[in-house]
Amino acid sequence: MNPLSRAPLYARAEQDLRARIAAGEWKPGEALPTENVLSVQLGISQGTLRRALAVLEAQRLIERRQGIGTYVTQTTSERALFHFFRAEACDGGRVSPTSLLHSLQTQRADACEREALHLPKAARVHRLFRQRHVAGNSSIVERITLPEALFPGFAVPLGVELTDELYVHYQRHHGITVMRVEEKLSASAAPAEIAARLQRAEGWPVLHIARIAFDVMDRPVEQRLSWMETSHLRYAIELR
Amino acid sequence: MNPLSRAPLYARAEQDLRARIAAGEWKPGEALPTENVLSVQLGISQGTLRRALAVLEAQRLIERRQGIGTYVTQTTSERALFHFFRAEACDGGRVSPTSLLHSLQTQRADACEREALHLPKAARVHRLFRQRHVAGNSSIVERITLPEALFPGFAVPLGVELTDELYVHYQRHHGITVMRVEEKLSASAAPAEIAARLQRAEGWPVLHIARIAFDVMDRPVEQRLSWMETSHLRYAIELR
DNA sequence: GGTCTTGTGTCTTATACAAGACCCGGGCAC
DNA sequence: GTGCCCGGGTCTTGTATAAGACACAAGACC
Repeated sequence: MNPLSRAPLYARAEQDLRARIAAGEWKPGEALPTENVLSVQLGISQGTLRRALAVLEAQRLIERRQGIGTYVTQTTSERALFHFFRAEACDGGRVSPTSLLHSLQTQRADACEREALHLPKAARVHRLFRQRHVAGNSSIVERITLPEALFPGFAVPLGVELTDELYVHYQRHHGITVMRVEEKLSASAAPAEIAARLQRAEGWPVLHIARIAFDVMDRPVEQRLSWMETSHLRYAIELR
Repeated sequence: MNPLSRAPLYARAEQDLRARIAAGEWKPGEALPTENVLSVQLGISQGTLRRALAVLEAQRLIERRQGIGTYVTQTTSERALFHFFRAEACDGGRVSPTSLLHSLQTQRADACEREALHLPKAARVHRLFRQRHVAGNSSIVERITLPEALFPGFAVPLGVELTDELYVHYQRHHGITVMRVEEKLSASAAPAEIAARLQRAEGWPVLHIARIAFDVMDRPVEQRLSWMETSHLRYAIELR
């Protein structure tokens, strides 16, 4: 028997709604039906529905506003920046990084990428190289890998300042919403190419970050390798 | 008027219970009264109480087991280790660090410590120096600072392997439960003394971690500076 | 060793009222 | 007549209560 058919009603309702949102039945920014309509549609009481909605709201998949309605959360640059971008100034102040994409390739995925993104042997990926400046310093160099299957015809303007965060672009143009990311950090001596882009000597200590991003249905959708120069930045995190 | 007296009942109940747990009315490992008793005592319905308890459970301050009761969470080495200790092997496997405390001083806090721990000018602190080995490698060096006011007569055995995590010790002997920590990470070149303890050359890139730990009432209770050698370890984190 | 009873938290439903937001129409000033 | 404000009505979610069926665990009892 399906494990979900034994689960409590509210959990099944939650999964049902999550899947329908992921499938695009209600797009980011759009409103869900009202509690009354939804509860009748799902054949559950309003209270049970509210419990399911509370979970989705806690995960920031939906937003509810009294008197207005329930909306599918739209990825904003603010959220992408302040939630998934953990760099801050040494004094704890917020920073506004710039974002310059300087090349985009589409090639066969290497073994590392296939493992991170659960891709089959012959899969192709887009590789995006980016450089970020913070307060005038070249501070972060990144290689971003996206499965071609999930991002068909992926295109971004190269060589110009990016106004929106990439995650906003993923959602708007490819229907992919990043819900969580896993990161693995280490300190390493900057290899020559990275060091040059960070305007440091080869071997300079840099923070290396390997990220995997997951979507609403918890599928890996992006791999991102970053090298961060921490003379003027910190990577700040809270564990609770 | 107190901002809490305008807050919803369930929020006030939650704060009330949190404060009573922090005050030691129910100690870690002990059971709270049953829902029936508590709801009558607080003058609220069972449903409203359940909502308050759900929040405390989500924050891991209490644990509820059907048919058994509601218990104040006891800090375990497992939790301290797998929740607040983010190091893992390069292949993603768990690691079991050893812990060797090699000195303990009690002195006036320096400016940095006073700021991190919100201490007055003349405050005194305990400083604890520790070295951790992982799989035979000397991998982490730490300086841990505790306000003397919160940890009177702090004592731990020096020079021997520590069986329990420090946070278990804080809770058991000083009634202080660490609920969350803030960490700031950077890559830096190891200074001579640190490098020696990590058995690396001076200037070797290490991961520097500045942690502040907060208790149940969100007061800062510990500052911890760590230097981690990431040849065999990663710092792994999830953002959601 | 089984079975029953009791006490516990869990799930689901139903109801009521409160509060926020919006719409629309009446009535007033100009 | 036109423009504007105000108030009421209505729809939305938020808060609070109550009650019953259920699931799980422990202890008493046979």
